[in-house]
Amino acid sequence: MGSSNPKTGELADKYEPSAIEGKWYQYWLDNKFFRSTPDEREPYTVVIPPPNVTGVLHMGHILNNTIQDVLIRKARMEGKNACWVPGTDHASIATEAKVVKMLRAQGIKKSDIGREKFLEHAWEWKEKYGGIILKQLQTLGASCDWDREAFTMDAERSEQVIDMFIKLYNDGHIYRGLRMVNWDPEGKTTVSNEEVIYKEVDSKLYYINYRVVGGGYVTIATTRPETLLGDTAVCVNPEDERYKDLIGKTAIVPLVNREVPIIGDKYVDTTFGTGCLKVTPAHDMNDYDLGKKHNLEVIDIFNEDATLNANAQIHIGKDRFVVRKEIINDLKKAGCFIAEIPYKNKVGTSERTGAIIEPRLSEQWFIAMKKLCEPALENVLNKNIEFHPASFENMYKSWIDNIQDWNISRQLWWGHRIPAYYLPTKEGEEKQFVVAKSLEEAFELAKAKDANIKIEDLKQDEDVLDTWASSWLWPISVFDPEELEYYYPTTTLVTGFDIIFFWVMRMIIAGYFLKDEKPFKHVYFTGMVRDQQRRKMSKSLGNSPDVFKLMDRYGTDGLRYAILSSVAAGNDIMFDTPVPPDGSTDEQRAKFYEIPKNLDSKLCETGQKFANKIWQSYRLLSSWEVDESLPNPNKVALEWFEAIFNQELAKIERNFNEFRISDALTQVYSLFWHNGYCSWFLEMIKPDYDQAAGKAKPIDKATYDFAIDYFERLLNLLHPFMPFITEEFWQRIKARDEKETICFAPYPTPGEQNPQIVAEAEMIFEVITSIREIRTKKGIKKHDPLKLAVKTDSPDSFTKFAQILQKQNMAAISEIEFVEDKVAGAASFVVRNHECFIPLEGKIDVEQERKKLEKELERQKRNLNTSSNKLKNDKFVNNAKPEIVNNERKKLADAEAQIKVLEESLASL
RNA sequence: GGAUCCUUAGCUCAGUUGGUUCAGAGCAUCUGCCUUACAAGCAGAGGGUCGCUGGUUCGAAUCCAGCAGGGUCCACCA
Repeated sequence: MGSSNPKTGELADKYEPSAIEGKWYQYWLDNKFFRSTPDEREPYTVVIPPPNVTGVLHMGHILNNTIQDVLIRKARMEGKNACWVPGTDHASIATEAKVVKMLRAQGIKKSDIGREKFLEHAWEWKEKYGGIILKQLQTLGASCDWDREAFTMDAERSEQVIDMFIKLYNDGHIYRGLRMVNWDPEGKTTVSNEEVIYKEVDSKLYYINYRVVGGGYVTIATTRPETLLGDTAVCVNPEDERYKDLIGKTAIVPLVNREVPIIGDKYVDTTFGTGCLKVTPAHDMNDYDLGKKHNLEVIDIFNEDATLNANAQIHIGKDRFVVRKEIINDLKKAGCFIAEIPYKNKVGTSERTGAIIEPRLSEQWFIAMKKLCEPALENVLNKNIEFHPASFENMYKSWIDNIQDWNISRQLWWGHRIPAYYLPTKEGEEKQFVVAKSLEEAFELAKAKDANIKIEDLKQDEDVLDTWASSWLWPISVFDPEELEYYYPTTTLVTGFDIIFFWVMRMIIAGYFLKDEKPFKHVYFTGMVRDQQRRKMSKSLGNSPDVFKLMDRYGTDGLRYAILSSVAAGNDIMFDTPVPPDGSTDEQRAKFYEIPKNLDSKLCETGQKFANKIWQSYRLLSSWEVDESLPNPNKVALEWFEAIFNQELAKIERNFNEFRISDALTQVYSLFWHNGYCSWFLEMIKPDYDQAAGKAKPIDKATYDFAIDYFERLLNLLHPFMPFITEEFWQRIKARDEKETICFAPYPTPGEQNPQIVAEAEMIFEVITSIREIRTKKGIKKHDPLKLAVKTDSPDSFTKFAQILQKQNMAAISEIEFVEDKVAGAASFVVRNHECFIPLEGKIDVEQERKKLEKELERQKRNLNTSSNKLKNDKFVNNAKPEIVNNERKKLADAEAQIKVLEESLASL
């Protein structure tokens, strides 16, 4: 089974991502390289944060999933059993809203077709659009185990969700109760506190007179005059001198003439409004609490669509905002209206429908959270679960400290139906119910309560569970019970910090409740992708770039490079995106994105150029002709590159361990290109051009093998970040078997460190740069041979690298001479303690040379000053660590030596 | 109101236990090169009092306090 390597023969002049990306992904898929089953290896498990089943890939997903892919690919190469589980979330309220909208477009009303028919349509929709996003993840290169694709509402998951509910209920963590909840009058469902978005609006504060029984008036202030129809008290602060005598009296609610008590409670802020508060326990959270405390009557005046019901007595059937206007007129007529003043306040709106939330008393299901949270908090604070960055622990703690019971019932159909079955009840009796997995089991339980009951008398609760009450099981529910033992707890969760409370915390709770074990060891929080105006990217703003256009233009590897090189854990990413003008049609938008001009853009381009650079360096390697009879003239270059590779690799590894992924990538990039392989190493070993033969001279075998070997190691190092191009060249660089892949190539591990050669090379590179600078300044051609004279105590470092200094593409030094004295009429520079001269026979600009030397002299004098001051300070010498003091002595000596050298040079000019 | 993070080059940001290679990177800018892998490139250059004010320390971009400005989360708002 599986296809063989789709190797390509011809090597194009330039890098064309589209020519390689698709074919390699198909090859990986065909051979099931991402398949994971339990074995004796250590597992590295990641579960995807399941995107909404009807979602479409956007920048946020790219960020999130690319990071997961990097972690999982690296683990796979390290020989771990890497398992990345993909899947989607049914997203109860969002999906139902979409289906309702679609049906409405067809002229179908949800209420007309009923639950079963509606769900048929919903599943149909899911089959059609669900999973598009997973296909899109494949174009990103995501190395998920696609045989494990899961959906929060498929059979296995659903069963576990229901089992969890029953277990929580039987353990006493779930209760049903009449509570003040957030009611969305448009969706006609409750929403959780987290789904309420507060928006600042311009509203008005109305002052209204209530008549006090026994004489006088009390003036209250309210932003919601329509709710006075449900008032059952007036409240003042008992310490308020103005009103405290009123406590115990009664007042008359205008228009409905209800006599209500005047109560005292410190809750009332004496400085706000008039210091008198009307109390409507049915329609305000705080009033509800006051009502409970003072045993007030609760009068609910709203229907489920926020029109007034019969309890309101007047304006029955009208909408709350219509009534607000009319009530004000009524009050004016009745002479109770005092004033209205402009006022800014925040109004809760539904995250999904945008409707203004109405606090409403209703029967709902709740999970008691306090107790369940205990292990969830403890195991984060004690680092049993590690947050990256750790600063999110604070936010997490404050969430848990302020946690309230979780309203888990939703008045929707798309979701997991609550497994509660009601027994028939007479009017006025409290409802009786049983909680069970099936109607049959419910019947058995119900018989205990009522021996005469018939199975058809049982009615299942109409509501479904909050989506998060299924996704909190995700790290558990995606595995079969026996596999769970192997894969759980998972290794790393990568997710946005915006759902730390919605999801992360709840998974931790569920993990400890069900398994008595954490769901994951590490949590890597990503920031939000924002546009240049720092706005979160969102569909409604239309400021998210078309990710497929980006992949087309820059290559998937290029886009991955861009996104990865700008992620620091938890930090937001600004992605410079051009935004089409407001009010653009979809067509105009599409056009706008057709040619992304400026899409951060620069970073994608850098990634694309990097890929091309790799391409070009392979072209160079592959053009070389090997002559096995040649000796190896590049021993120093090889020794150096091995050293720098090991040194940088150790740094990269450190960064990975701390989840500093962008730093790791930047280092790989730099090692491959500007500070390592391409810019220095390849230039050092590149054979000269043979004019007579019209081609490059042959290369010795040792050098060639080394170059190929380290090219391969670099590809391995880069593969987790840029999987496609690295596979392409990994396949080309050596003969591979049919089913081989870089996906399982060994991830490089740091070898022995050799700081000596690294330091020496650095010195030589400085010399080369200085010589190049002299060439640039004097207008001397690159290949014109120059002599180098050096006054130094350690000529070895120079002779060691002589061959490199001589190379035309390095410094083109024809001859190195070691001298005792200054060389007159030469351009000079100093590197460390080595004084270098380039004789230029009359090409010297004395004035320019003097300026340069003076500038350097000044700098060294400053250094001398700093060091000598430090060393004169006894406190420094006595207190600082010995190596710091020694180093300071060395710096002082260096500065002194250099000053001497520079002064002599100046004198000799 | 509570919490929390941030302020470093023109822009976007690193800077890990206070000390060496600490004042960095990329982009942008400037100069010179179409040199047989690569102009999607090569070789060079300039650019910052690390928000401000104090403090701790032998020593501060780094620790502490205050101030100014910005972000984010939470709560309240009758």
